[in-house]
Amino acid sequence: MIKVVRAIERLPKRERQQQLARLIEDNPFMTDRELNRRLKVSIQTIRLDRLELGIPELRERIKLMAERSYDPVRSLPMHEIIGDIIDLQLDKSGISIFEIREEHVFSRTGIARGHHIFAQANSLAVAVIDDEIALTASADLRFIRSIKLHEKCIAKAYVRSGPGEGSKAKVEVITYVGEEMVFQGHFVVFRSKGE
Amino acid sequence: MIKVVRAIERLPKRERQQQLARLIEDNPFMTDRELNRRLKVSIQTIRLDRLELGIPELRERIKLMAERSYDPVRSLPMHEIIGDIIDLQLDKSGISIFEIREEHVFSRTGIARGHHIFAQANSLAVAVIDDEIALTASADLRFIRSIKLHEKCIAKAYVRSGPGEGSKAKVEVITYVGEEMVFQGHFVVFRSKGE
DNA sequence: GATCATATTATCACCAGGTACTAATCCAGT
DNA sequence: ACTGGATTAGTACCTGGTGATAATATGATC
Repeated sequence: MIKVVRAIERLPKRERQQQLARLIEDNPFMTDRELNRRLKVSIQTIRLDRLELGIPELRERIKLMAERSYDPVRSLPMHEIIGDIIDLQLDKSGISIFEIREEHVFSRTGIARGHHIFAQANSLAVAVIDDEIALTASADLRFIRSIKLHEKCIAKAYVRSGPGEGSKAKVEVITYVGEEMVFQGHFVVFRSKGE
Repeated sequence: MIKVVRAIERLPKRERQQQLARLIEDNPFMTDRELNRRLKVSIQTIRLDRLELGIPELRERIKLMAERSYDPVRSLPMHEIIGDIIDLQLDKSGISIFEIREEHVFSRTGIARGHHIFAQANSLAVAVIDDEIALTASADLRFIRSIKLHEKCIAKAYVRSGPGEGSKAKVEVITYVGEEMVFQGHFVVFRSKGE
């Protein structure tokens, strides 16, 4: 039950802790010593602040980063289909939704990396083919405009050639953000019927 | 001169150092303590070995990983590049290696999903462009043959148009498994010149 | 002004995971 | 028997902390 006295004009502690959090946020490699010089408080105060804010020490921070970037599974969450398929009419059409999150963008610009957009479209193009095995044979892509953090990509796939037409299917995928077309891809997908 | 005798019980130095390097390679988070127990030599020997092999201490290794995944300065944010870039001549060419693992294949067939192959090529195509921001504008892909579990994909990128030619660069990426060409992509990459 | 709570600073002991250096020991080959 | 590389041992020291305890500062409240 810690009560904060509100009569004070400047709340050095709160404010300082915010600054501290921000400093560490955008340079996680700062030692407490650097932070204490930066914020003009003793190193002990820095440590108390970290404790209160639940910010681990330098080495732990670094280790966490390293582990995240190392993690062989997380490196691209592409095990399965990228995006949530919300409609699928085999050999006809399909729709999937994929929201751009932090891990999909260039951190400096907030623009989605092309391969995630491709991955959604490719996953859908393969999924829409009603066959035992479906593999992308070739593709022709146009990234119409850059896609940014938190945008929801809606990919629509249309099969342009039926199942009777041999071992190849043509699938067109168009990805929208809202009304806007942001990506277009023409896929040729190999299919190997039954056995 | 010195004759090579191979009647020794313990592993020769050379071999142990290879093992050491391999152990650290595939688990960089190992302390010297763990390594000495693993290799059955004293911790001092481990340290001498690391010294000779030029392998930094645990904390340095971790820090390097974190920095690589963080790096706010460089024009290529490596932290989600697919494949290991082993050679890079900006605006000219680049080579990356990517090994197909369990998580990259269709589990039923052991064949790599197309978007991983694309991701490697796309990452390389973007990385090879020496610019503040580089984004894929369009691409034309051919998946020449299916790529299977554990195959090592070597992608080679060649920039086909120089930096003086406006805001678009053409990059050709060819991916090989051994001598065999397995994928080819023509990328058009937008570049937004720094200044 | 005296008192109380909170905030801040100061010390001290300790820890992991090392480096750097010196010295001892093993072990084989000539 | 002596030599030299490889190995092991031991010590001092380093960074960047944790954890506990105590002293001091700064107000707010009675």
